[in-house]
Amino acid sequence: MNAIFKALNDVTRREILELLKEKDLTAGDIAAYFDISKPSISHHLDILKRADLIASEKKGQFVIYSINTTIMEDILQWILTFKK
Amino acid sequence: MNAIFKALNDVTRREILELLKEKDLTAGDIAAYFDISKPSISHHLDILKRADLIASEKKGQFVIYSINTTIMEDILQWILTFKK
DNA sequence: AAAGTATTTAGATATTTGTCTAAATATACA
DNA sequence: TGTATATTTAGACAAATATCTAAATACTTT
Repeated sequence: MNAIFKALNDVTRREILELLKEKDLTAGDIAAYFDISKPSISHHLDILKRADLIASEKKGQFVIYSINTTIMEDILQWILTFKK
Repeated sequence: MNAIFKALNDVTRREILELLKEKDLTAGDIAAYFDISKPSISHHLDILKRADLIASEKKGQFVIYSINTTIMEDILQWILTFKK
């Protein structure tokens, strides 16, 4: 739970998730959406990946990132324990 | 959304929510649950309050805190945009 | 094999954050 | 009114974090 909330506690990372919600993207595609250096985006992707919120697959010289919605289920369950 | 995720990005604050889920508590009651100073707990309560995740009411010399589950609905909706 | 493109790793730095102690404020009570 | 109790505010500090540039790694193409 800690890694998930940590990963979600950043606007850029949440926006990356919004992008990946639409379709899979390469690291470069994602970086292009932001006014932030590629290494920084790479770092954000790493944090999202450690939280299992996204997955990556190497395709030639590209790395394609995709969202992992099954983890969202965990947060959903946590939230639901509060909704009476 | 920023304030909410920020507030949730801390184990102590999440545990405070779990406590308040059961019943309303004074600041002192909450502080007693943790091995953390009262000023620190007070600061955590402030962050939770700014995120509207909890509410407080002064009762004599005590301050009683209660959970505000309606805000959980916001997170729930955000999460649901990713499901499926 | 060399050069170009895509991505990550390493190291540095400024900002944010969680924690503490000491002090201030507010209320209760004797 | 003075003392005790409850809570917050102020200020300090170490650890975590987001960012950057430079360099390394991996793959493609000529």
